[in-house]
Amino acid sequence: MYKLISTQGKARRGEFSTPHGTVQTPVFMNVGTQGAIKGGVSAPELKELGCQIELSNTYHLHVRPGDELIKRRGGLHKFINWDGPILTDSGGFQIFSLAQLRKIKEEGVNFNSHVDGRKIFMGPEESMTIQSNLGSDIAMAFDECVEIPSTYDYVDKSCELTYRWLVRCKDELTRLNSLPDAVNPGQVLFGINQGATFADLRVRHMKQIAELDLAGYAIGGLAVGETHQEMYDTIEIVEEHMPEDKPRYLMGVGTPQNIIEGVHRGIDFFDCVMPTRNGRHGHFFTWEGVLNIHNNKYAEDDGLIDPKCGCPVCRNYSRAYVRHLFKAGEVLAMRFGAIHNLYFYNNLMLRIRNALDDGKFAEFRGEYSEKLGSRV
RNA sequence: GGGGGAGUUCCCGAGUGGCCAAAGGGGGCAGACUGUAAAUCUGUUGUCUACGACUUCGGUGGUUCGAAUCCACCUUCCCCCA
Repeated sequence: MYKLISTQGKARRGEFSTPHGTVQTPVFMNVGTQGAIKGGVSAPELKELGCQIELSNTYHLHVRPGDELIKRRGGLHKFINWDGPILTDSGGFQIFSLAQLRKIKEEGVNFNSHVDGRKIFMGPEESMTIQSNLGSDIAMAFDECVEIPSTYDYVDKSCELTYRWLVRCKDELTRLNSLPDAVNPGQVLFGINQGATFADLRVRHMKQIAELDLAGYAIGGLAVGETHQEMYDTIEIVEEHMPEDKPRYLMGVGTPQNIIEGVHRGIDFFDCVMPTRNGRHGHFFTWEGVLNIHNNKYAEDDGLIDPKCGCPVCRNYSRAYVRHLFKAGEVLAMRFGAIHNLYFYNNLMLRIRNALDDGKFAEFRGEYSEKLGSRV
């Protein structure tokens, strides 16, 4: 499934095949939590923005409209009109982000729905059932994404629980996808490493889950409040123990700089809400750094958001106009923000892959890692 | 012509003797956002030589230790009656 094409230092150029096509890595997965990119970008439009693989969320689609409803419509691909690969996140992140609305037990987690407050139980089996019903190409293990900082003792026990859950996930998904009515029998499971910033727990957990011989491995629980250095250190520590022949996915990360640094440390998959969320809020990622289009200095700026960008926004509209759209609260403003930033992220990954193919990733990193994090 | 009501900081609008440089919105300016409860949230928005000082509440003059708040006149606007 995963094919390593070349390496440069720790950085890896590869490809990952799924029932809905092959993904060139390193890759950024475009986040459509509820089966839609926030900001108003349709699935077919994603292709024009260079998107190879989309991400959706188990918990959110279970709450609304319901995974069985989606299964009855032929699965998520058909439902959202996207024929490329889809990865579904397991609901593990919601254990973290909906902390006020849940209670964790050995069997699983009780949530109060953020929509109407009703009780929802989700454990490894439920998460796998939902993801199987959705028919995504990559299902993520149901894990506990722990808060940073947490005590060593808490993280220790949490890692053990996440491991026990992972074993249950693997068994259940194997069973479900062998059933005759499985939406996507070729669906695979990625395990998730946890351990906060405790090196020994990270390593112990990674070694445990590596033995389960899953299709891919993710590093979870990062970019939740620790410093960038702690995040990079943790990646380096875990990466040592990740199977070379399996893709590595750094969950929820991150800024363009984080991504370049992640690739440098051996990561293949990324996803993040940042391009869409920040885009909706008027923050545009450009090849010169981050630009806040709200700023007064762009009021009469006839230039393009990013002259070096080939996206539909940068090919056609001035900064002055885009700023006006944001000031006026037009829906088009958010759409432009999402379109530009997703194009930027996908283009960033393309350029990273090209640099790897040309053996020039180190130069690319040297030129852009700092720069992309600066302010225009 | 008669009667009534109102003029507050960029705008709307609260405030009716000291706790008022003046609530709350809006707008402006700036910031945050990392497996999306986020078209959200936060800060700031009279001036200055800035833990203090100064100038503001239509205008002028007064009452008072003290006024955006009370009084007089002026002025502008709105409503009703003729």
